[in-house]
Amino acid sequence: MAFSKKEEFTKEDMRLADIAKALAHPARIRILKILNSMNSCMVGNIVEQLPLSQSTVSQHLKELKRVGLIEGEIDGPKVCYCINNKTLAKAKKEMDKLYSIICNC
Amino acid sequence: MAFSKKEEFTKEDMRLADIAKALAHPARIRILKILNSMNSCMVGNIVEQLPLSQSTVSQHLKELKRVGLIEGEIDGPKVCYCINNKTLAKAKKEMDKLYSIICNC
DNA sequence: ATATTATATCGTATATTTTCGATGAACGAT
DNA sequence: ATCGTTCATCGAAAATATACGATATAATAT
Repeated sequence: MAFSKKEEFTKEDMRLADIAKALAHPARIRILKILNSMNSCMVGNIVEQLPLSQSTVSQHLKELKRVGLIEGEIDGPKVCYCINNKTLAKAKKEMDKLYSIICNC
Repeated sequence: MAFSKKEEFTKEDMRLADIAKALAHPARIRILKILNSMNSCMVGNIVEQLPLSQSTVSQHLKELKRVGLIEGEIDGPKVCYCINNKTLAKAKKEMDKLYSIICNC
């Protein structure tokens, strides 16, 4: 965004927006679902299941890693990704709090 | 995104990503909080509370309206916005379902 | 040592988002 | 009828996101 004004908001609102941003692409939603459904979680396996190139998938993994929702562990020439349940649980809690603030239901 | 591939994902994943996208900016998080905290919800009141120009705020309102999280009602020369609790509750339910799928917690 | 495999990163093209000021449209008041 | 108020939209600029192929890196296998 042109001369981004994001720093003028609260840390809490920025964190919520950042978590939401990480989820704001169907490929990343799909990746999270795949990671939870499979025992194995090598990049190659993920790429196979997405209609995207390896480099693009790598970028989506990077974005999920950036906010801490997933972690990658190097395993020889491969990298094994998995969901960071702790961060994810925390993210869910933060989102729940938001909904409790904004939703009369 | 260059020649977007989003249509190659499921409707569910795209909807989840779309909801997340609407929340993926601190200004929009803030707007939802403001709308819930105030009885009055004219655009002017919202603009006052954000470090953004009127036209920029109008665009953020448009994005929230696009996914159905808020509604605007014309009231003379003013427009009164409010949260669409039905859509918001549905969005929360969809997000909860996602978390239940991807989170071991 | 070299080749193979797996993944990340770079460079680049295109699309989208964010922002603003200016303008337009709709309404109420004078 | 004109003026001020309120808000949406337009046009433009800059930033960010998405995507790909090519290349780099790192580990294993030969």
